Amino acid sequence: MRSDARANRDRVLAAAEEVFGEAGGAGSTEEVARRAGVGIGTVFRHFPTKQALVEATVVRHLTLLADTARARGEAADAGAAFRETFREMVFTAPAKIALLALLEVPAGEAVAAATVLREAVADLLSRGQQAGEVRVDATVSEVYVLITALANVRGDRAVLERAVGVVLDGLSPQAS
Amino acid sequence: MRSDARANRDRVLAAAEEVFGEAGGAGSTEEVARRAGVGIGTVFRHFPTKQALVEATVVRHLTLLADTARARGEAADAGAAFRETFREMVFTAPAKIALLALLEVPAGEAVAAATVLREAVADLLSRGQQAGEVRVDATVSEVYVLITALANVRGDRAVLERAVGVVLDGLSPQAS
DNA sequence: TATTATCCGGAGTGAAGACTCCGAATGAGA
DNA sequence: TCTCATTCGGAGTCTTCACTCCGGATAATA
Repeated sequence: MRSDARANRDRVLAAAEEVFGEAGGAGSTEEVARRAGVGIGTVFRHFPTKQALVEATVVRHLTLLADTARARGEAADAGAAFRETFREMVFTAPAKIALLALLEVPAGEAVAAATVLREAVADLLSRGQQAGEVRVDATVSEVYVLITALANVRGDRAVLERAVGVVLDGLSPQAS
Repeated sequence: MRSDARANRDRVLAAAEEVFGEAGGAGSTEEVARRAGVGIGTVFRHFPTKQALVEATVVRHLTLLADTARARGEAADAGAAFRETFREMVFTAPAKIALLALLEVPAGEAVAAATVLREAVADLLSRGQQAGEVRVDATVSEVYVLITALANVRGDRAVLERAVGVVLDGLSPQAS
């Protein structure tokens, strides 16, 4: 792979993360090309389809999240680790496109990345439960639903913050 | 207004509720026309713009929700009234398009309808708080955010049900 | 029934956007 | 430096979709 090719690929991916993070699936490939400072042809050589481009972006982001989640799993305070990861997934802007992988027909790599992340969350959840910091009747399914639901909210950050607080309270052992 | 005109208008509106309820803003006007058993021209005569059609649908639905919410406000058990309304707003399928009114530039009538509903929810909330069934530090803002966030979740009904349960627990007085 | 204002249907228009194609440019090895 | 396989750029194609237009149909009224 030629050096300029690799550089362009990276710039396209970064631009895609920006565009889809802002506009969701409605973002156009032309806009991605413009922000990457690249022709449309270049975008489509690296990613033969818009779907493929979106997927690559999602995979990159999910992998990143899974890594930090796993790293936090080693931490001492299991409850804090769980809550921090929850917050990060909700607030990290490009996470908002994670749903695209679910709404559209998800392809192989995206599914794999999503599974890895989900397992990391499951691990944090059960550690939190064992530490007595998370209610024991909660399953990964609803935790995941709550995360993705909140991740798609646009609007006042402060309000979202309070909403997350309410949900985390609902996940505490006292709430059950 | 001629009788056939009124009948067609109603059928279009019903079809729109279906289509947008399923596909969101991505639903096409042609599909609406087809399901209404009507030509495209007819759709556009009654609603000069797709935006107008979406709005009319949203207004109709918001108004309906506001009515039931207000009716429930009279009920004896303030806590139950609040929770029921919360659930209804999350689960009623076409509610899922309520966000369209927020994402797009919302016009006069839609804003009015949304405001009415929001006030009805605010009323139920404060009654619930006075009855000691809802935590007093919760404001309408985050309650609304939680509702719309959950309303946009697609997928397993049972999981969503449990997620709603967690959130309602988080809104109980014990959780604060 | 006759008249007509109103309404209907759907082919047609224009814009937007995903994707293709190929001549020009360029990185890397001889 | 020279050569050429690789990559780039962006004009052009094709499809989709919102929206228009008007000849034909139809409800309401006398």
